Amino acid sequence: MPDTLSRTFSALADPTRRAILARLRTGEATVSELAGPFLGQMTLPGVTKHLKVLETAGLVTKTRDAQWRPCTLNAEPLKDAAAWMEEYRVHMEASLDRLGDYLSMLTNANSATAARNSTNAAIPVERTTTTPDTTDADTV
Amino acid sequence: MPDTLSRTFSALADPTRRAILARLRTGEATVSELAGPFLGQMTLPGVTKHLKVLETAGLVTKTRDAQWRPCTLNAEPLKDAAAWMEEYRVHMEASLDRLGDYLSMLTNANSATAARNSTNAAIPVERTTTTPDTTDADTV
DNA sequence: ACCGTAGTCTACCGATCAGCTAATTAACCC
DNA sequence: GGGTTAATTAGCTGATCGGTAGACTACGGT
Repeated sequence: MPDTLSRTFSALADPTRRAILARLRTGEATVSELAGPFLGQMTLPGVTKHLKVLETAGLVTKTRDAQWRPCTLNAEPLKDAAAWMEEYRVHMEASLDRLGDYLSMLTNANSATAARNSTNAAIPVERTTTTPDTTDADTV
Repeated sequence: MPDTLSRTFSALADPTRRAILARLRTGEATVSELAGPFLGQMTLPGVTKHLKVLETAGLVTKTRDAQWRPCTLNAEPLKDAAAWMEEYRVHMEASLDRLGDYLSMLTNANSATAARNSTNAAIPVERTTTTPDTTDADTV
């Protein structure tokens, strides 16, 4: 997985790891301190693994202090993730507006059906006209 | 994976799926229209699979129109993800401030070392005092 | 020098994931 | 009915993931 954004989202796609981040939000902590709340359900090497995932995602920085490995939160990668989401802000707000939703659904459905029907008719319009256009590669 | 937030993040942790969402941002599209840009690198069933992931994550809604399956974007689940991230906003802004970072790193390190040393000393303070506290279960 | 504590490393296991091919369903058109 | 297009399903791979147990490293205290 060479892609930073993918690594970030993937690291966040686990409740244990999110809990670890939440704990680090309250300040630095060692591995065993982080592991504490989970030791009933998980072993220490398990937590170490999760930490490594967070580390290679750049979300956690592990330093050393004698036999301890104090971990700190690094929210830097979250910025990219937040920036990505920002593009969908309009749609998030729209998804609350039920009436507007319904109306735009109707009009979209009609125009889309019309477009398809005309394509199926005599004129051999290439579908590619409707296809990739604004797909902005680096905000994907 | 019973957890909604995990499913959302996990669905976003793939560039192909993010590209599909980006395309849907510009309006409704059928499966083949969505598959178009990827057919050089991936087969149609592959795209169908990705769509199902997005669908079960609630990010895409598939309707039917004769033999076509028009898909629409549903940003609703992104709201929860955005809300989760919002908690880290402070840390994102802080991670830009290099000087403040360095200073707080120093002070945190010192106080943390002190705390550990005092724990290792005579008084058998239980670590649990420092542990789960504010870990707010449903914002994790 | 020895013991305890903190943490990591190395397999190993079962489950899930991403991708493919090939076959199948469902609808339309002639 | 027969052919075409749209899309899904089934079944198979190989890779990755989450987790474990057990051996190992590194450091501090006595």
